[in-house]
Amino acid sequence: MADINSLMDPAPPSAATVDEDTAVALPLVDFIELLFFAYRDFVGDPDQILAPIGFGRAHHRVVHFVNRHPGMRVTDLLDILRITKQSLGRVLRELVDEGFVESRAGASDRRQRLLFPTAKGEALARQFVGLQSRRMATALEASGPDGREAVQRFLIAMIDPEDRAAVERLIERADRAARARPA
Amino acid sequence: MADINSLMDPAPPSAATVDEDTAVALPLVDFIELLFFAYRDFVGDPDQILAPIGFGRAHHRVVHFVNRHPGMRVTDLLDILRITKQSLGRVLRELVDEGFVESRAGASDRRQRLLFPTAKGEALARQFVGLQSRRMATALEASGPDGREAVQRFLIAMIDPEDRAAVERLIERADRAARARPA
DNA sequence: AATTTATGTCAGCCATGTTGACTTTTTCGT
DNA sequence: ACGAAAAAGTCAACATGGCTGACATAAATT
Repeated sequence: MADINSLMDPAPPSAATVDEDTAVALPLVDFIELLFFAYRDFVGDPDQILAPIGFGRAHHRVVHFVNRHPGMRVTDLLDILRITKQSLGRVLRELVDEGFVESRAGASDRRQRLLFPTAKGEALARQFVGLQSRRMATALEASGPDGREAVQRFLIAMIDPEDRAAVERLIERADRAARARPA
Repeated sequence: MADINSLMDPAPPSAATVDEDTAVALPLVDFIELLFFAYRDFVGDPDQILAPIGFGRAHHRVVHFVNRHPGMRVTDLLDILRITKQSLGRVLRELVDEGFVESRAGASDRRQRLLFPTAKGEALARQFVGLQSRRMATALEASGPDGREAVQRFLIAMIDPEDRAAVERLIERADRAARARPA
Protein backbone atom coordinates (compact mmCIF):
# COMPACT_ATOMS: atom_id res chain seq x y z
CA MET A 1 0.00 0.00 0.00
CA ALA A 2 2.45 2.48 -1.26
CA ASP A 3 0.65 5.76 -1.55
CA ILE A 4 -2.33 5.46 0.69
CA ASN A 5 -1.68 8.99 1.83
CA SER A 6 -0.45 10.32 -1.49
CA LEU A 7 -1.59 13.70 -2.64
CA MET A 8 -1.94 12.36 -6.14
CA ASP A 9 -3.39 8.87 -5.66
CA PRO A 10 -6.05 7.49 -7.99
CA ALA A 11 -9.28 8.03 -6.09
CA PRO A 12 -10.46 9.01 -2.64
CA PRO A 13 -12.86 6.72 -0.76
CA SER A 14 -15.86 8.87 -1.58
CA ALA A 15 -14.78 12.48 -1.35
CA ALA A 16 -16.89 15.18 -2.95
CA THR A 17 -15.46 16.57 -6.15
CA VAL A 18 -14.73 20.24 -6.50
CA ASP A 19 -17.62 21.06 -8.76
CA GLU A 20 -20.30 19.63 -6.50
CA ASP A 21 -23.71 21.24 -6.17
CA THR A 22 -22.77 22.50 -2.78
CA ALA A 23 -19.41 23.85 -3.93
CA VAL A 24 -18.49 27.42 -3.08
CA ALA A 25 -16.52 29.64 -5.42
CA LEU A 26 -12.92 28.55 -5.70
CA PRO A 27 -10.29 30.75 -4.10
CA LEU A 28 -8.05 32.60 -6.52
CA VAL A 29 -5.11 30.44 -5.63
CA ASP A 30 -7.01 27.46 -7.01
CA PHE A 31 -7.31 29.16 -10.37
CA ILE A 32 -3.58 29.80 -10.30
CA GLU A 33 -2.94 26.11 -9.86
CA LEU A 34 -5.56 25.06 -12.39
CA LEU A 35 -3.91 27.28 -14.96
CA PHE A 36 -0.56 25.72 -14.14
CA PHE A 37 -1.89 22.19 -14.67
CA ALA A 38 -3.89 23.16 -17.75
CA TYR A 39 -0.87 24.72 -19.40
CA ARG A 40 1.40 21.89 -18.37
CA ASP A 41 -0.74 19.42 -20.27
CA PHE A 42 -1.50 21.81 -23.10
CA VAL A 43 2.14 22.30 -24.03
CA GLY A 44 2.81 18.62 -23.45
CA ASP A 45 0.70 17.70 -26.45
CA PRO A 46 3.25 18.56 -29.14
CA ASP A 47 6.06 16.65 -27.44
CA GLN A 48 5.07 13.37 -29.07
CA ILE A 49 5.44 14.98 -32.47
CA LEU A 50 8.63 16.86 -31.62
CA ALA A 51 10.66 14.07 -30.07
CA PRO A 52 10.88 11.84 -33.17
CA ILE A 53 12.15 14.68 -35.35
CA GLY A 54 14.64 15.88 -32.76
CA PHE A 55 13.00 19.21 -32.07
CA GLY A 56 12.00 20.85 -28.82
CA ARG A 57 9.33 23.20 -27.63
CA ALA A 58 11.22 26.21 -28.91
CA HIS A 59 10.90 24.80 -32.41
CA HIS A 60 7.21 24.27 -31.89
CA ARG A 61 6.64 27.88 -30.95
CA VAL A 62 8.54 29.19 -33.95
CA VAL A 63 6.86 26.86 -36.42
CA HIS A 64 3.48 27.71 -35.00
CA PHE A 65 3.83 31.47 -35.22
CA VAL A 66 5.55 31.51 -38.59
CA ASN A 67 2.85 29.32 -40.03
CA ARG A 68 0.05 31.26 -38.50
CA HIS A 69 1.47 34.66 -39.44
CA PRO A 70 3.31 34.02 -42.69
CA GLY A 71 5.59 36.80 -43.79
CA MET A 72 6.26 38.01 -40.27
CA ARG A 73 9.56 39.69 -39.61
CA VAL A 74 12.20 38.33 -37.27
CA THR A 75 11.58 41.28 -34.98
CA ASP A 76 7.91 40.43 -34.72
CA LEU A 77 8.77 36.93 -33.66
CA LEU A 78 11.19 38.26 -31.06
CA ASP A 79 8.46 40.51 -29.67
CA ILE A 80 6.07 37.61 -29.44
CA LEU A 81 8.41 35.07 -27.93
CA ARG A 82 10.24 37.55 -25.69
CA ILE A 83 13.60 35.92 -26.20
CA THR A 84 16.89 37.26 -27.52
CA LYS A 85 17.72 37.15 -31.16
CA GLN A 86 20.62 34.82 -30.39
CA SER A 87 18.26 32.28 -28.86
CA LEU A 88 15.85 32.59 -31.72
CA GLY A 89 18.68 32.50 -34.22
CA ARG A 90 19.80 29.06 -33.19
CA VAL A 91 16.35 27.53 -33.45
CA LEU A 92 15.51 29.39 -36.62
CA ARG A 93 18.71 28.26 -38.33
CA GLU A 94 17.86 24.63 -37.61
CA LEU A 95 14.35 25.09 -38.95
CA VAL A 96 15.63 26.75 -42.12
CA ASP A 97 18.39 24.16 -42.56
CA GLU A 98 15.93 21.31 -42.26
CA GLY A 99 13.47 22.93 -44.60
CA PHE A 100 10.57 23.87 -42.32
CA VAL A 101 10.90 27.62 -42.60
CA GLU A 102 12.24 29.91 -45.26
CA SER A 103 13.17 33.56 -45.06
CA ARG A 104 12.98 36.06 -47.90
CA ALA A 105 14.09 39.65 -48.02
CA GLY A 106 11.26 42.14 -47.62
CA ALA A 107 10.01 43.82 -50.76
CA SER A 108 9.68 47.35 -49.39
CA ASP A 109 12.50 47.10 -46.88
CA ARG A 110 15.18 44.73 -47.98
CA ARG A 111 16.89 44.65 -44.62
CA GLN A 112 13.98 42.64 -43.33
CA ARG A 113 13.83 38.88 -43.46
CA LEU A 114 10.26 37.76 -43.79
CA LEU A 115 9.56 34.30 -42.49
CA PHE A 116 7.40 31.78 -44.30
CA PRO A 117 6.60 28.15 -43.64
CA THR A 118 7.52 25.67 -46.34
CA ALA A 119 5.04 22.95 -47.27
CA LYS A 120 6.86 20.76 -44.77
CA GLY A 121 6.56 23.48 -42.14
CA GLU A 122 2.87 23.91 -42.82
CA ALA A 123 2.28 20.21 -42.44
CA LEU A 124 4.09 20.19 -39.13
CA ALA A 125 2.21 23.22 -37.87
CA ARG A 126 -1.07 21.62 -38.86
CA GLN A 127 -0.20 18.65 -36.68
CA PHE A 128 0.45 20.90 -33.71
CA VAL A 129 -2.69 22.93 -34.20
CA GLY A 130 -4.71 19.79 -34.72
CA LEU A 131 -3.62 18.31 -31.42
CA GLN A 132 -4.04 21.47 -29.42
CA SER A 133 -7.31 22.40 -31.09
CA ARG A 134 -8.83 19.11 -30.08
CA ARG A 135 -8.00 19.77 -26.46
CA MET A 136 -9.14 23.36 -26.74
CA ALA A 137 -12.44 22.49 -28.43
CA THR A 138 -13.29 19.98 -25.75
CA ALA A 139 -12.43 22.42 -22.99
CA LEU A 140 -14.47 25.23 -24.52
CA GLU A 141 -17.46 22.93 -24.83
CA ALA A 142 -17.02 21.94 -21.21
CA SER A 143 -16.98 25.60 -20.22
CA GLY A 144 -20.71 25.85 -20.89
CA PRO A 145 -23.09 27.72 -23.19
CA ASP A 146 -21.51 31.15 -22.93
CA GLY A 147 -18.19 29.75 -21.92
CA ARG A 148 -16.45 30.59 -25.14
CA GLU A 149 -16.98 34.32 -24.72
CA ALA A 150 -16.16 34.19 -21.03
CA VAL A 151 -12.92 32.31 -21.66
CA GLN A 152 -12.01 34.69 -24.45
CA ARG A 153 -12.47 37.69 -22.17
CA PHE A 154 -10.60 35.90 -19.40
CA LEU A 155 -7.58 35.09 -21.54
CA ILE A 156 -7.38 38.57 -23.00
CA ALA A 157 -7.58 40.11 -19.55
CA MET A 158 -4.75 37.87 -18.36
CA ILE A 159 -2.44 39.51 -20.88
CA ASP A 160 -0.48 42.57 -19.76
CA PRO A 161 -2.69 45.59 -20.50
CA GLU A 162 0.00 47.25 -22.57
CA ASP A 163 0.24 44.20 -24.82
CA ARG A 164 -3.44 43.46 -25.24
CA ALA A 165 -4.10 45.70 -28.21
CA ALA A 166 -1.09 44.34 -30.07
CA VAL A 167 -2.11 40.76 -29.46
CA GLU A 168 -5.69 41.36 -30.50
CA ARG A 169 -4.52 43.06 -33.64
CA LEU A 170 -2.05 40.32 -34.40
CA ILE A 171 -4.74 37.68 -34.12
CA GLU A 172 -7.34 39.66 -35.98
CA ARG A 173 -4.94 40.30 -38.82
CA ALA A 174 -4.07 36.61 -39.03
CA ASP A 175 -7.74 35.68 -39.12
CA ARG A 176 -8.41 38.13 -41.90
CA ALA A 177 -5.47 36.86 -43.88
CA ALA A 178 -6.58 33.28 -43.34
CA ARG A 179 -10.10 34.06 -44.56
CA ALA A 180 -8.67 35.73 -47.64
CA ARG A 181 -6.52 32.67 -48.33
CA PRO A 182 -8.74 29.68 -47.58
CA ALA A 183 -6.83 26.44 -47.40
CA MET B 1 8.83 55.27 -39.08
CA ALA B 2 10.40 52.05 -38.12
CA ASP B 3 7.57 49.63 -37.70
CA ILE B 4 4.78 51.00 -39.81
CA ASN B 5 4.11 47.49 -40.98
CA SER B 6 5.00 45.80 -37.72
CA LEU B 7 2.80 43.03 -36.46
CA MET B 8 3.15 44.39 -32.98
CA ASP B 9 2.98 48.15 -33.43
CA PRO B 10 1.15 50.42 -30.99
CA ALA B 11 -2.19 51.05 -32.67
CA PRO B 12 -3.90 50.61 -36.01
CA PRO B 13 -5.45 53.62 -37.73
CA SER B 14 -8.99 52.60 -36.81
CA ALA B 15 -9.23 48.86 -37.10
CA ALA B 16 -12.04 47.05 -35.35
CA THR B 17 -11.02 45.21 -32.22
CA VAL B 18 -11.61 41.53 -31.85
CA ASP B 19 -14.53 41.80 -29.45
CA GLU B 20 -16.61 44.12 -31.58
CA ASP B 21 -20.40 43.83 -31.73
CA THR B 22 -20.10 42.31 -35.13
CA ALA B 23 -17.41 39.88 -34.13
CA VAL B 24 -17.85 36.23 -34.97
CA ALA B 25 -16.67 33.47 -32.70
CA LEU B 26 -12.90 33.20 -32.61
CA PRO B 27 -11.33 30.22 -34.34
CA LEU B 28 -9.78 27.66 -32.05
CA VAL B 29 -6.30 28.63 -33.13
CA ASP B 30 -6.91 32.07 -31.67
CA PHE B 31 -7.61 30.55 -28.30
CA ILE B 32 -4.38 28.61 -28.57
CA GLU B 33 -2.48 31.84 -29.07
CA LEU B 34 -4.38 33.73 -26.41
CA LEU B 35 -3.50 31.03 -23.92
CA PHE B 36 0.12 31.30 -24.96
CA PHE B 37 0.19 35.06 -24.39
CA ALA B 38 -1.83 34.83 -21.19
CA TYR B 39 0.52 32.27 -19.71
CA ARG B 40 3.59 34.10 -20.91
CA ASP B 41 2.60 37.17 -18.92
CA PHE B 42 1.21 35.16 -16.01
CA VAL B 43 4.49 33.39 -15.31
CA GLY B 44 6.39 36.60 -15.95
CA ASP B 45 4.94 38.18 -12.84
CA PRO B 46 7.17 36.44 -10.32
CA ASP B 47 10.36 37.24 -12.20
CA GLN B 48 10.70 40.65 -10.57
CA ILE B 49 10.69 38.97 -7.16
CA LEU B 50 12.93 36.09 -8.18
CA ALA B 51 15.73 37.98 -9.88
CA PRO B 52 16.91 39.97 -6.82
CA ILE B 53 17.21 36.83 -4.68
CA GLY B 54 18.94 34.84 -7.39
CA PHE B 55 16.20 32.32 -7.93
CA GLY B 56 14.49 31.17 -11.09
CA ARG B 57 11.09 29.95 -12.12
CA ALA B 58 11.84 26.46 -10.91
CA HIS B 59 12.24 27.85 -7.40
CA HIS B 60 8.96 29.67 -7.73
CA ARG B 61 7.08 26.51 -8.58
CA VAL B 62 8.56 24.59 -5.68
CA VAL B 63 7.98 27.35 -3.14
CA HIS B 64 4.44 27.77 -4.35
CA PHE B 65 3.43 24.13 -4.10
CA VAL B 66 5.23 23.46 -0.84
CA ASN B 67 3.57 26.47 0.73
CA ARG B 68 0.17 25.67 -0.62
CA HIS B 69 0.34 21.99 0.30
CA PRO B 70 2.48 21.89 3.42
CA GLY B 71 3.66 18.46 4.41
CA MET B 72 3.64 17.11 0.90
CA ARG B 73 6.09 14.37 0.07
CA VAL B 74 8.92 14.71 -2.42
CA THR B 75 7.13 12.19 -4.63
CA ASP B 76 3.98 14.29 -4.69
CA LEU B 77 5.98 17.26 -5.86
CA LEU B 78 7.61 15.17 -8.57
CA ASP B 79 4.18 14.06 -9.77
CA ILE B 80 2.97 17.64 -9.90
CA LEU B 81 5.99 19.18 -11.59
CA ARG B 82 6.64 16.22 -13.88
CA ILE B 83 10.39 16.51 -13.60
CA THR B 84 13.05 14.09 -12.44
CA LYS B 85 14.12 13.86 -8.85
CA GLN B 86 17.59 15.00 -9.85
CA SER B 87 16.20 18.22 -11.28
CA LEU B 88 14.01 18.79 -8.27
CA GLY B 89 16.84 17.85 -5.94
CA ARG B 90 19.04 20.67 -7.12
CA VAL B 91 16.38 23.32 -6.66
CA LEU B 92 15.13 21.87 -3.41
CA ARG B 93 18.61 21.77 -1.91
CA GLU B 94 19.08 25.46 -2.61
CA LEU B 95 15.73 26.29 -1.09
CA VAL B 96 16.52 24.26 2.03
CA ASP B 97 20.05 25.69 2.29
CA GLU B 98 18.74 29.22 2.09
CA GLY B 99 16.01 28.56 4.58
CA PHE B 100 12.86 28.75 2.50
CA VAL B 101 11.82 25.13 2.81
CA GLU B 102 12.41 22.50 5.43
CA SER B 103 11.97 18.76 5.21
CA ARG B 104 11.08 16.50 8.11
CA ALA B 105 10.86 12.75 8.22
CA GLY B 106 7.31 11.41 8.03
CA ALA B 107 5.72 10.28 11.28
CA SER B 108 4.12 7.07 9.99
CA ASP B 109 6.70 6.33 7.32
CA ARG B 110 10.08 7.63 8.26
CA ARG B 111 11.53 7.14 4.80
CA GLN B 112 9.42 10.01 3.61
CA ARG B 113 10.61 13.58 3.66
CA LEU B 114 7.69 15.89 4.20
CA LEU B 115 8.19 19.38 2.88
CA PHE B 116 7.18 22.49 4.76
CA PRO B 117 7.69 26.17 4.10
CA THR B 118 9.61 28.14 6.71
CA ALA B 119 8.33 31.56 7.75
CA LYS B 120 10.67 32.97 5.11
CA GLY B 121 9.25 30.57 2.55
CA GLU B 122 5.69 31.47 3.44
CA ALA B 123 6.45 35.14 3.05
CA LEU B 124 7.95 34.54 -0.37
CA ALA B 125 5.04 32.38 -1.47
CA ARG B 126 2.62 35.06 -0.32
CA GLN B 127 4.36 37.53 -2.58
CA PHE B 128 3.98 35.21 -5.55
CA VAL B 129 0.37 34.44 -4.86
CA GLY B 130 -0.35 38.10 -4.26
CA LEU B 131 0.99 39.13 -7.63
CA GLN B 132 -0.65 36.35 -9.56
CA SER B 133 -3.93 36.63 -7.68
CA ARG B 134 -4.24 40.25 -8.63
CA ARG B 135 -3.93 39.40 -12.31
CA MET B 136 -6.24 36.43 -11.91
CA ALA B 137 -8.90 38.41 -10.03
CA THR B 138 -8.96 41.10 -12.68
CA ALA B 139 -9.21 38.54 -15.45
CA LEU B 140 -12.01 36.63 -13.76
CA GLU B 141 -13.95 39.85 -13.31
CA ALA B 142 -13.41 40.66 -16.96
CA SER B 143 -14.74 37.24 -17.91
CA GLY B 144 -18.26 38.32 -17.04
CA PRO B 145 -21.01 37.43 -14.57
CA ASP B 146 -20.80 33.66 -14.89
CA GLY B 147 -17.26 33.77 -16.11
CA ARG B 148 -15.74 32.35 -13.01
CA GLU B 149 -17.62 29.07 -13.33
CA ALA B 150 -17.01 28.93 -17.08
CA VAL B 151 -13.29 29.51 -16.65
CA GLN B 152 -13.12 26.93 -13.90
CA ARG B 153 -14.77 24.32 -16.11
CA PHE B 154 -12.54 25.34 -18.99
CA LEU B 155 -9.32 25.00 -17.06
CA ILE B 156 -10.28 21.66 -15.57
CA ALA B 157 -11.24 20.33 -18.98
CA MET B 158 -7.87 21.42 -20.36
CA ILE B 159 -6.15 19.03 -17.96
CA ASP B 160 -5.49 15.49 -19.16
CA PRO B 161 -8.59 13.46 -18.26
CA GLU B 162 -6.56 10.91 -16.34
CA ASP B 163 -5.11 13.65 -14.13
CA ARG B 164 -8.24 15.66 -13.50
CA ALA B 165 -9.48 13.77 -10.47
CA ALA B 166 -6.07 13.94 -8.81
CA VAL B 167 -5.77 17.67 -9.40
CA GLU B 168 -9.26 18.36 -8.14
CA ARG B 169 -8.60 16.33 -5.04
CA LEU B 170 -5.26 18.01 -4.48
CA ILE B 171 -6.85 21.42 -4.62
CA GLU B 172 -9.87 20.50 -2.60
CA ARG B 173 -7.68 19.00 0.09
CA ALA B 174 -5.55 22.14 0.23
CA ASP B 175 -8.63 24.32 0.52
CA ARG B 176 -9.98 22.23 3.38
CA ALA B 177 -6.65 22.37 5.16
CA ALA B 178 -6.45 26.11 4.63
CA ARG B 179 -9.93 26.63 6.07
CA ALA B 180 -9.01 24.54 9.09
CA ARG B 181 -5.88 26.62 9.62
CA PRO B 182 -6.91 30.20 8.96
CA ALA B 183 -3.96 32.52 8.63
C1' DA C 1 16.34 -12.29 5.34
C1' DA C 2 15.34 -10.52 0.97
C1' DT C 3 13.04 -7.17 -1.56
C1' DT C 4 10.97 -2.92 -2.42
C1' DT C 5 10.22 1.94 -1.60
C1' DA C 6 11.47 6.81 -0.74
C1' DT C 7 14.99 9.63 -0.98
C1' DG C 8 19.39 11.54 -2.09
C1' DT C 9 23.64 12.12 -4.79
C1' DC C 10 27.45 12.11 -8.36
C1' DA C 11 28.66 12.82 -13.07
C1' DG C 12 27.73 14.25 -17.50
C1' DC C 13 24.88 15.83 -21.22
C1' DC C 14 21.30 18.67 -23.73
C1' DA C 15 17.97 22.41 -24.77
C1' DT C 16 17.29 26.90 -24.42
C1' DG C 17 17.71 30.94 -22.22
C1' DT C 18 21.21 35.06 -21.20
C1' DT C 19 25.12 39.12 -22.14
C1' DG C 20 28.35 41.44 -24.80
C1' DA C 21 30.75 42.53 -28.88
C1' DC C 22 30.92 43.05 -33.62
C1' DT C 23 29.59 42.87 -38.87
C1' DT C 24 26.84 43.64 -43.01
C1' DT C 25 23.23 45.56 -45.51
C1' DT C 26 19.90 48.86 -46.13
C1' DT C 27 17.16 52.78 -44.99
C1' DC C 28 16.33 57.26 -42.99
C1' DG C 29 17.20 61.99 -41.59
C1' DT C 30 19.39 66.19 -42.33
C1' DA D 1 25.42 62.76 -50.10
C1' DC D 2 26.69 61.42 -45.74
C1' DG D 3 26.23 59.82 -41.24
C1' DA D 4 23.19 57.65 -38.06
C1' DA D 5 20.04 54.18 -37.17
C1' DA D 6 17.66 49.91 -37.98
C1' DA D 7 17.23 44.84 -39.21
C1' DA D 8 19.46 40.94 -39.13
C1' DG D 9 23.18 37.64 -38.32
C1' DT D 10 27.19 35.73 -35.81
C1' DC D 11 30.79 34.40 -32.32
C1' DA D 12 31.90 33.34 -27.67
C1' DA D 13 30.90 32.46 -23.04
C1' DC D 14 27.84 31.42 -19.53
C1' DA D 15 23.33 30.17 -16.63
C1' DT D 16 19.23 27.60 -15.81
C1' DG D 17 16.85 23.79 -15.61
C1' DG D 18 15.68 19.86 -17.91
C1' DC D 19 17.58 14.76 -18.84
C1' DT D 20 19.88 9.73 -18.23
C1' DG D 21 22.46 6.35 -15.73
C1' DA D 22 24.53 4.52 -11.80
C1' DC D 23 24.67 3.98 -7.16
C1' DA D 24 23.88 4.57 -1.81
C1' DT D 25 21.09 4.58 2.38
C1' DA D 26 17.40 3.95 5.43
C1' DA D 27 13.07 2.20 6.38
C1' DA D 28 9.13 -0.56 5.32
C1' DT D 29 7.12 -4.68 3.37
C1' DT D 30 6.86 -9.53 2.33
